[in-house]
Amino acid sequence: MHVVVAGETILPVGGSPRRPGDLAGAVLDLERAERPRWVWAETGEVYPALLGAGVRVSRCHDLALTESLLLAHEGRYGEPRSARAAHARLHGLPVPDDEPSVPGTLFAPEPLSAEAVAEVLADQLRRVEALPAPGRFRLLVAAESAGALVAAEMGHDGMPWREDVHDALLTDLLGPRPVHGMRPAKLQALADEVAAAFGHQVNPDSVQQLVKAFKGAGVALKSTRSWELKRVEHPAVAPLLAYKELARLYSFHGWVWADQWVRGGRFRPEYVVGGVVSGRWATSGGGALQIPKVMRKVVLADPGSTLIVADAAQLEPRVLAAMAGDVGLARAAGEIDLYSALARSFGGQRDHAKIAMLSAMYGGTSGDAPKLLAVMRQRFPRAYQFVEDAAKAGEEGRLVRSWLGRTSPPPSAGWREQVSGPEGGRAARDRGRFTRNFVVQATAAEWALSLLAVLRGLLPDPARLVFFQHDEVMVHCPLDQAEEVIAAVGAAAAEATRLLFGSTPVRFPMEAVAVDCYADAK
DNA sequence: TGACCAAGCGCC
DNA sequence: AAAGGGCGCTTGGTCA
Repeated sequence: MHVVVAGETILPVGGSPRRPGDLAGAVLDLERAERPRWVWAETGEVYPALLGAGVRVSRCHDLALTESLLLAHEGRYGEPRSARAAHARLHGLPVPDDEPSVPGTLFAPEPLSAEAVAEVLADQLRRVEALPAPGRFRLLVAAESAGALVAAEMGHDGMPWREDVHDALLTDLLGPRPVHGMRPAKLQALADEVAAAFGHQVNPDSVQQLVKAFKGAGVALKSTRSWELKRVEHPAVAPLLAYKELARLYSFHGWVWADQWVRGGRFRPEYVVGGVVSGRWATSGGGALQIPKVMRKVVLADPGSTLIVADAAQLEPRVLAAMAGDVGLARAAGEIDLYSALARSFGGQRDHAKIAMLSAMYGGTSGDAPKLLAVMRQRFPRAYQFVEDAAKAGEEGRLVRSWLGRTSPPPSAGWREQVSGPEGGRAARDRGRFTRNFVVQATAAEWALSLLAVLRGLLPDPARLVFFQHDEVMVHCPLDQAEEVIAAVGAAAAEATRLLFGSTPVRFPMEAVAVDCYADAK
C-alpha cells in the first residue's frame, strides 16, 4: 500500500485525500495500523519534521531519488530530477531546473499536490516495470529510499561526540584554542621553525611561497605534496610536514568545526544519499566521511551504552566474484580472508593476489600489475572479462550499469572531442578506468545500502544507527542490547547478500564489535 | 568584493 | 605498505 504525504495532505493511493490537524500523529497511526510505503517528493522535505515529532516510518518511496535513477537508466542523465520536474514532463509543461541544495533558498514554491505526487509515482512504477530487470531495479529504488530515511535519522540522532575529549585532544596537539585570527601555539612554533630554516618569513599554507623558498635554497620542487617533500634533504622539511598535518586538523576538524557541527554531545552531519555517481553517499557539510582516524577517540558511547562497529571485509572483490559468476574467485571469496585464499594462484604471495585484484578493479598498470593481471586473466577468466568489458564500454563512450541497474554518467561533449584529438587515447583510457571501477564500486554501494536498510529494520528500540561510511556501520545502543545488535548485523549482511545475489557461494563477512570508543574498533 | 580554480590531503 | 577510482573541504591566489 502506498500513501502520499505532500504538504499537510495525506493521500492513500486509490483513496481520498485528507488534511489531518496533526500530520505527524496521523502518519504514526497509519504506520502502526498498515505499515504503508510512504511516498513523498523528497525525504528531506518531509521526514525531518516527522522525526522532530518523534515519528519514524519503516518504508518510503522517494520520488526525486527514484527519478534520478530512472533518468540515468533511460539515457537522460542530468535532466532535472525533482518531483516537480517529473510532473511537468508528464504534462508537457516547462520543466523547472533542480534547485541547488542551498540552505535558505530564495524560492520556496508551493509543495507539489498530493495528487501530482501520486501521478509521478504511478509513472515511475510504470517505467520501472518497463526496464529489462524490474525486480532488481525495484530493490535499488527501495534501498535508495531506505537510505534516505537512514540519512535523515542519522542527521537527527547524531553520532556521539565528546566535545570535552575533542577539546583536550586539540589542546594536546595544537596548544590551547587561540583567539581569532591567531595560529595555535604549536602551529606557530612549527611555522617559525620553517621560517628559521629558510632564514626568512614564509607562509607554510602558501604553495607559491614554499616553492619559491625551496628554489632559493637550491631545491627544485614540482609540488609541495608531502610524499615529494619527504624525498628532500632540507631542515625546513620536518617542521613543514608536521605543520601540514596539524594545520589540516586545526582547520578541518578544529574548534570552529565543532562549534558548527557538534551540539549536545552529538555530531550531526548532512548526508547526501546518492551524492556520488556510483551511489555512495556524500556529505554537504561536516565532512562526516573524512573524519581523520586520530579523531576516532573522540567518539565515545554514552554511559550505559556501547558502540557496535562493523565493516565489510574486502567488499569489492567479493562483489566482483558474485557479479561475474567466476567459480574460482567465488570459491576464494567463500573464505574470510579472500586474499590468502587467492594467494596460491599467485605463487603463494598474499600481496601479489591483492595487487592483482586491485589492478583488475581499478585499472592499475604500474609495478608488477601487468604480470599479475596475466595470472588473473588465466586463473579467473570470467572475473577478468567482466571488468575488461566494463572498461571497453567506457573507452567506447558507452554506459555501464551496476548489478541493480544504477547507470554511469554518459561521456561529456568535451570528452568526445578529446577522444578524437591527439590525446584521445589518454582520455579513453581514463574513462575506461572509471567505468571499470564503476560497476564494482556501485554494486558494492548497493550491497552496503541493502545491508543498512535491513539492519535498520532489525534494530531493537532504542538502538540507533549513528554512522555509515561506504562499507562500515555504527550503532549506538544500551549495553544489554550489544549481543542482539551484533547478531542483527550478521543477519543483515546475509540478507543483503541474498537480496542481491540469491544463493551464491560468495561470503560477505561483516564482523561487528562492541566498543566504548570508536578508536578501539580496529 | 565575490566567484572561481588549483593544490593538497583526509576518508572509503 | 602501497598501488585505483571516488568524494569534501580549506586555503591561497587570480580575475572581473
